[in-house]
Amino acid sequence: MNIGEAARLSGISAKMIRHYEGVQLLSPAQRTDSGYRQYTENDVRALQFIRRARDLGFSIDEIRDLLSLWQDRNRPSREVKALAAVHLETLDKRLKELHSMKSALEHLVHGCQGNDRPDCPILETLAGSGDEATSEANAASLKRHRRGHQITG
Amino acid sequence: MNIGEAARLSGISAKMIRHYEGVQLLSPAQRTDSGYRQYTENDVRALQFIRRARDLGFSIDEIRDLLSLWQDRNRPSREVKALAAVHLETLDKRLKELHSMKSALEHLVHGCQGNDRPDCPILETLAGSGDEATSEANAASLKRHRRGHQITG
DNA sequence: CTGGACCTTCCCACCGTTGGAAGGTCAAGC
DNA sequence: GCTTGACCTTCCAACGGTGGGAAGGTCCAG
Repeated sequence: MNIGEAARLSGISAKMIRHYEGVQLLSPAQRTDSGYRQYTENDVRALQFIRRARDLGFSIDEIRDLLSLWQDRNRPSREVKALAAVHLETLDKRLKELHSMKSALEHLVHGCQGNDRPDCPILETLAGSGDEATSEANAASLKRHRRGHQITG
Repeated sequence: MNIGEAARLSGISAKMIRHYEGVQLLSPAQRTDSGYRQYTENDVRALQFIRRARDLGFSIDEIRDLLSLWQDRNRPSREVKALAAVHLETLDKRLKELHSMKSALEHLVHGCQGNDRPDCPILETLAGSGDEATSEANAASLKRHRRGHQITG
């Protein structure tokens, strides 16, 4: 089948399938004489595997590892579990960061009257009148800076 | 003061201060004859405002709006609150997505023996033996695809 | 006048995904 | 046959936010 059908069946866009091939997450697909990529049902299964792993938030690199464990019939499940556990901790960290942002902001929003007048604890806090934001959000900030970068989209 | 000191005082790297100027989040800094950027205490206050807003997860665009509300002495706090409330919902969505990923993965990890043998419910689920991942993570996936992109780092 | 700390601009990388341009291929209908 | 439209190809650029580094200029203390 062509890439379009593989995309439909796997839930991964054709763009991304090509990209995954480019970053060697997938081995290069077979080609027709005219250069069209050809996929088998097995290929589609691998693509679905990738999609499900991405749905769980695994990075491309992690998925590479998961795929090779999957292919290895003699893997010890210990290794899979370890990989997943590491990712779980990553998710947990992000979750905590987001949570502290959320509660800090929730607190601010709650304290703001939201009327015609200009006085607003949200702006006041951002402007630093008083103690540096909230201790919770600051902790998240530190983590963020240590990690390099951050949540998008 | 030079950009380095402004960076130290504000907690924003010199790199990012230049970047923020580039994307017009900040008005261009004064320059010395030799071209060095010069910052006042007021500039530093704006930088700190930005840092705190980023700590709460606001995007650059949102911060642009927050800054102009901050500068506007006649703003109705209603507008600030509305902006913050929108961001709060964004945080909440992300939080829910992460949470569903986490619980799905937690479930899988919990079900994996983590021993020398190859059988592993984590891989089995990713491979699609049974029902499509978990309904929770699927919901997250759908949202993600709708949104465009996703959590990094 | 030398050295080192600082500054400047510029371009490149990361991550995952999307968009578009410019062109080739394939199958159906006339 | 030829046209049309859906599909495919490659390549390049963008998003968000941040960091890294090169190549060069400046400033001050010793």
